[in-house]
Amino acid sequence: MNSPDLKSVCGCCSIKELCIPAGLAEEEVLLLDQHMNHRRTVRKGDALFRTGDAFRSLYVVSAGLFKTSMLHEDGRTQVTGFQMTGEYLGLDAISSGKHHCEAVALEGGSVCEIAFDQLESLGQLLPNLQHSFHKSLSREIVRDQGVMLLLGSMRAEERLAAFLLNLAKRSAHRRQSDSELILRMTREDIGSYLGLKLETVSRILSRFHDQGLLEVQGRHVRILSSEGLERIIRDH
Amino acid sequence: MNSPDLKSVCGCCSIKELCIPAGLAEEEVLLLDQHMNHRRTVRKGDALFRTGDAFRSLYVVSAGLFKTSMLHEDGRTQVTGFQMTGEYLGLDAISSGKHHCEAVALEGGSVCEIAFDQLESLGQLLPNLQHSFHKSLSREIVRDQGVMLLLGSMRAEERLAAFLLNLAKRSAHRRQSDSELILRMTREDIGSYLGLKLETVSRILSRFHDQGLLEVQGRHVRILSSEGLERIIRDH
DNA sequence: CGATTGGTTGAGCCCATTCAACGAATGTGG
DNA sequence: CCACATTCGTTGAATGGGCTCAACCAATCG
Repeated sequence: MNSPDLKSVCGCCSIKELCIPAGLAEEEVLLLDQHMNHRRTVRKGDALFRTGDAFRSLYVVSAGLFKTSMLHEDGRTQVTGFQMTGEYLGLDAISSGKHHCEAVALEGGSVCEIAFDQLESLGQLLPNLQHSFHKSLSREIVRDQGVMLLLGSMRAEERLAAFLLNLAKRSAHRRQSDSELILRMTREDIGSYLGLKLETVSRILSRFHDQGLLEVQGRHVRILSSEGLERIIRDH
Repeated sequence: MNSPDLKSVCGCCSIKELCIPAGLAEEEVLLLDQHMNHRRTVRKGDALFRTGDAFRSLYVVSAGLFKTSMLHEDGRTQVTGFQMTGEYLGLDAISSGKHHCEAVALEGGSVCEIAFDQLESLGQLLPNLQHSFHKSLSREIVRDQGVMLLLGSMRAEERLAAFLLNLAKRSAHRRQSDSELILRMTREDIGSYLGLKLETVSRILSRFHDQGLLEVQGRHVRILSSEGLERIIRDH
């Protein structure tokens, strides 16, 4: 499970402040470490789990970008999120013991895995870990409800503006540029996430480009005016 | 906090199988009991908490029906859920220590309150409680993602059909009729939750009535053909 | 009683979709 | 290496579903 030659993998991890170890004491991280399966690499297109799979483990993205999609009985499918480094995958599966969505890598990367029963046992020993896990679950609820607001009350332009600003903010938080974005997902993925058709996504990106808000070249997007994007959201 | 004259309130509660005590041993329920503030009554229109309030406690509906709404900075507002007996209120606030939505009673009722720090401490003592709490959080995530699917990929008729079937299912689970519904919320609340305008909600209820799927008289709705409603969802 | 709130229905409009054509990039097998 | 298929993205024209605006009714309340 753990690499015996390394005292602590999590303790040396470059994203530890974004990830489960955030806020834990050094000796707590050491203990956590022993229960983690570290940095399993995934290639673009790989599925970490699929809808209906039995739930055993949670994953945290350590590198790369993932998307999660729900499949409804009747063929309908909806992208429910794009996960960057430090974000959990599989939280929805705790409720019923099976996964309600599938998680697919949008680029090569890696994940850290922890068996959920072990995480719960560790939580009994480490109140800090328990609390930060609760915050992560709650943060996912807030995020999902934010998307509900977006889907329920915003028009297409506003949705896309909010999406781009959100990506930029999360990139910046990970010490990447907050204006230079590389959309690793297709227009269809974006549309599915935002409740729009891919043509609409494409059209609105072009419109933003024409308005001088963005530079768009395929999947390379540079935000020229985040104020302009924010104004679109504010002005309904 | 607790009523000293009662050995166990939760243990005698009529909805204990729907609520926090579900799956706990008798002595665990006794311990839980001592940390709960039981059955605070609320009147129609009362707010349990409002957006921005400091987070101290979680609530569980013990009687009545609540709605939660998010308020966006720019006046936009969105109903994020309707909570029936046994369902938590306030889970979104764990993430940041303040409430991201407001919870308002749609009819007279009552809630049980538990200070969150005490719930976490109890969780350290009672792994069963810890686990069932995790399942509740995860269930809320699944629910929210289900609404994302609804808002992102269903048309107005399908949304309303899904909404009515969901209400009916949850009512039946609480030993109420699964065909006789009383909509305690306004058409505007329903519309906000489903990403529709109130006129659209009204029109579609009338359409369902004309099609013989429902009997509609104001807020009293009788489902005449749940198969018909399911077919609407299935036939896109 | 008038005022207010909640609900229904109609007419016209607009935003996003549908349908379609086309171009660019990538990959594959001969 | 090229021919070809496939995937992804862009853009145009026409359509339609839900919205906007508006009028009206019913129930409730001070």
